[in-house]
Amino acid sequence: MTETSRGGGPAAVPRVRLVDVAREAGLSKTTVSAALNGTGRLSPEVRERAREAARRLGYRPNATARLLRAGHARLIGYAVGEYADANWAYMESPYLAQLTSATATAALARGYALVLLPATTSPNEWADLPLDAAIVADPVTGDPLVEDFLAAGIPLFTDRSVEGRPGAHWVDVDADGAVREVLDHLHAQGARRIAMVTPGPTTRFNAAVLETYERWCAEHGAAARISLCARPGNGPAVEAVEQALGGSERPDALFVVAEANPPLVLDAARRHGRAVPADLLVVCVSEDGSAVHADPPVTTLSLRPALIAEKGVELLMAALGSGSREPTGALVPTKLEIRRSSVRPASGSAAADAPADRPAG
Amino acid sequence: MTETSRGGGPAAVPRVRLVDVAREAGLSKTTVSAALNGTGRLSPEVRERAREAARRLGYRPNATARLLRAGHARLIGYAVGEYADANWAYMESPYLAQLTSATATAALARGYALVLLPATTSPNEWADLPLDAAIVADPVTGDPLVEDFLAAGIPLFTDRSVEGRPGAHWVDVDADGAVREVLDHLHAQGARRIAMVTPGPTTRFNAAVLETYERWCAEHGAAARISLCARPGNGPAVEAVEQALGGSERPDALFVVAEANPPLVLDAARRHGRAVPADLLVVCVSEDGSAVHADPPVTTLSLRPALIAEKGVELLMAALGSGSREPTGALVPTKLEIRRSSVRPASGSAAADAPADRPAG
DNA sequence: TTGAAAGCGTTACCAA
DNA sequence: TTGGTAACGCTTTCAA
Repeated sequence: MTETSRGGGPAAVPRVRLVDVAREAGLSKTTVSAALNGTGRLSPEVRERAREAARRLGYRPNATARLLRAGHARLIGYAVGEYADANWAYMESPYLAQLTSATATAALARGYALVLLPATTSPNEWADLPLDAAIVADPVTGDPLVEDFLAAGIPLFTDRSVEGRPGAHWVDVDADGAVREVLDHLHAQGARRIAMVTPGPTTRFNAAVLETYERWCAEHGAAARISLCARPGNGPAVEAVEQALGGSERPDALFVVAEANPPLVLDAARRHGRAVPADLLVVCVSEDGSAVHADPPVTTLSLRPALIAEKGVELLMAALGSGSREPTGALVPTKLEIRRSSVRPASGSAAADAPADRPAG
Repeated sequence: MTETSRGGGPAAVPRVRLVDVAREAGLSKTTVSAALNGTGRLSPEVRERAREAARRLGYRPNATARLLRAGHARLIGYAVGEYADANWAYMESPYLAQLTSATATAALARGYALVLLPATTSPNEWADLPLDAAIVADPVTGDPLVEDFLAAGIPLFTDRSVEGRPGAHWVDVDADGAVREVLDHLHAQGARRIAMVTPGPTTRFNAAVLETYERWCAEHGAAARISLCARPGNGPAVEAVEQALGGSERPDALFVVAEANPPLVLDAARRHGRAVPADLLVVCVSEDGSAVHADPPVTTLSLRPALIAEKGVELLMAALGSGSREPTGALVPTKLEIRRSSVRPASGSAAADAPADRPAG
């Protein structure tokens, strides 16, 4: 082992340490540290001398050593529970992709960086990471990762399933209100046979949606028409849409909760000879930007991932700041973006917004 | 300041340290450390005693302290250069989303975790992070982040633009070969007026694609028909597609390099009264899964993000392992997935390839 | 104004 | 088999 490889570390060049700079500058560690950090009361010339030496040697402080002193790493573990089997498949979901970016943005804005963790991480895998907190997006029921973080006493932000547990912070969407808004909207547009395409109760949100849908149907004396798509992805979603359209009693509106590319949903309708919105109304739960550019533009229910992320990080920061393990939580609203796909055109002529007062025959 | 808040840290409960466990177990730090790590030669009973004490106290080792000893954090900074202005917009791009997940997977498989960095990070923002290496996906020309990492001597994986620089490792796509494969395929299918929709030379890849396209056109005595879409996103891409289709001399094939949702491209063609593939062939550079489910399925050129990630991480690991700053690099192939949208149906036999405009059953 | 020394919590070496 | 002691590289008292 030569001089170029010391400490068994991977650095080919032995790294320049604070002492090296001090020696070079003819000063002490303390003085150089103060000079570089802009702390302490140093004469300008000494400060400059220290800086110059550091520059000359290409000194970069050892981040780990600083963290050890500081007592925190400003690092937050980030994992997505859903699709735990297909570890990173969630990046394909516009919702999860946006939630991830928004979370990263919100955390960064407060000086924290996100560490990407696979959903299947076991405690000893992240135990070596200096995490100040953790985030589990869309946890599955009884999510092991959630339990691990909670057990480890690491402040956690996830969904409402952790409500009330010490160190846990949740943000959830008002699924009930959202579903009612969608169904009421479709009903107002004349829909009487609203079918739902859903992955089933995979997440809290999906479970709540399903429940509210069934309740709403009961309240309105309508039959619940549910098409399940067992697996995530556009393929299964499109199949489920086709199944919903293919039934003997044709639905006059589709509420697609399973994440599907909106233009593909329209394609499926077209293949079944259904004109959207003339004889089929469509609403998708989606953050997919292509909804706007689809033909016709597709009405979407946005879960507002940016809002969720912002609120959650805020709660986490408050807890981190106070050191309190008091659980907190918040419910955030969704946003229904009404576009042409769910607005029944006035029969005969133009006026797009007129609600039909009777079901289309 | 009370006992419950020591060291100025955010922990409400003073954390249990190794000494605390040692005291509780009536052993020394060393012994407890060995017991918990499974190292050294300890009597089973002592080992159990230490473990029991640790469990009782809820001891969790301090990750930062371990890292300081270990000399590395097994953390890799990850940023995307393109869309540097819209910091996390890249998550919306299937290519970048897949590249990101694949990179995370490849790194994790080797015990490294990814830290999400915004493209606009300045050195002093990541200087506090104990990064062993960095990855900049799709860097812009003269990317500041790339320069910063290189200057800091942090091993870097990015594209070929860094070729030959110490500590830099690149993986790039064979853009020239890929473009020729696409154009030759379209030509073989009878296309003679192939238009290209591109964001322009925003990245190395896009620049190379443009150059090869122009050269190929020259070689084949064809006019280069280029539609630029200045901004990323489906909206601008669709506009550029429409512009390409709207020209006086109608193209008979479209090579869409700008990332657009394939079904949306087909929609645009339909609006212009063009039947795909009967009188317009379409190939998209895309990782969007909806291409498979589009009607007709769309031929795509896959840049194989998973392969790029795997290869790049491999190079990075080799460098990290050897401690060498010797630059390395690799060119990886693309994959043309030929689907109906780019296969000219044999005239006369309509059955197989005619787009279904009526439901099947 | 500058510097020596004491930590931060862990692991590794070597002596007992 | 166990435990004292010395690092890891930095920041921060506190004394000179």
